[in-house]
Amino acid sequence: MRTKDRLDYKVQARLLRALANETRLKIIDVLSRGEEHVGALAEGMGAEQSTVSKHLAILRAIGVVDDERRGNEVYYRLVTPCVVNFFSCAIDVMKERGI
Amino acid sequence: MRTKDRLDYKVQARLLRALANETRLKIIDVLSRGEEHVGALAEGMGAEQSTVSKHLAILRAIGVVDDERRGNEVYYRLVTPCVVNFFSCAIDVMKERGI
DNA sequence: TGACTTTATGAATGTATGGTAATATACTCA
DNA sequence: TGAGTATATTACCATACATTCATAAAGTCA
Repeated sequence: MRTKDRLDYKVQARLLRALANETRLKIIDVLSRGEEHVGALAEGMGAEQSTVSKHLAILRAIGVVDDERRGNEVYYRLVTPCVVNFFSCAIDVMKERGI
Repeated sequence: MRTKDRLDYKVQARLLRALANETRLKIIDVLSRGEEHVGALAEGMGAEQSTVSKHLAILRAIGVVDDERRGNEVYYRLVTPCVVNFFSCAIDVMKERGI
């Protein structure tokens, strides 16, 4: 691995922390099937609107999702499907581990 | 993705949380180059022995590392190099994002 | 403009996490 | 066995996080 490819552990940990939450993983899973707005996300997963909004802010802050307002609603989408591959990889790790 | 491949978000979040720490990422990086014992890890990264020992316990609990005592020392190693691939994937995500 | 809808934010609270010092445990060797 | 070494565990503190309620902000539409 080239030096340029070596990431600052602090940055890497920050991204992982942003992903390391059950609710945010659900959000990512839903968004992997297409963009959605906050209210629909909240209702779909049985969570408070404010809770979902805050989690979305966290995902947006690290660049995993972006948002677009359309009228009253704000739609969120995954910036890159690569995040999904990321989790497929995680799943492989865990299957191998029998978790 | 088959249903069997869909992971419980709680479990997935637990694994991610276990990885989402600067010190633990450093440990994984060192161990990706070969097994090491606690004292050497602690010294190598300028951390307290008790701190490193605790982080190793966390990594062991989720099955990312295992350990083997040899005399007074306890050697730790990555259970699977797949963890390293996991991070390569994360790095790709982040490079794409410009993080 | 005012009533309404949707999302974001702030305060408060409980819980989890990370780090350290001190101590306990496990082992070696004489 | 006892002294010495390496690691694990405990208790503690400070900080970060997740959630909720209440409210602010942004937009629509009559």
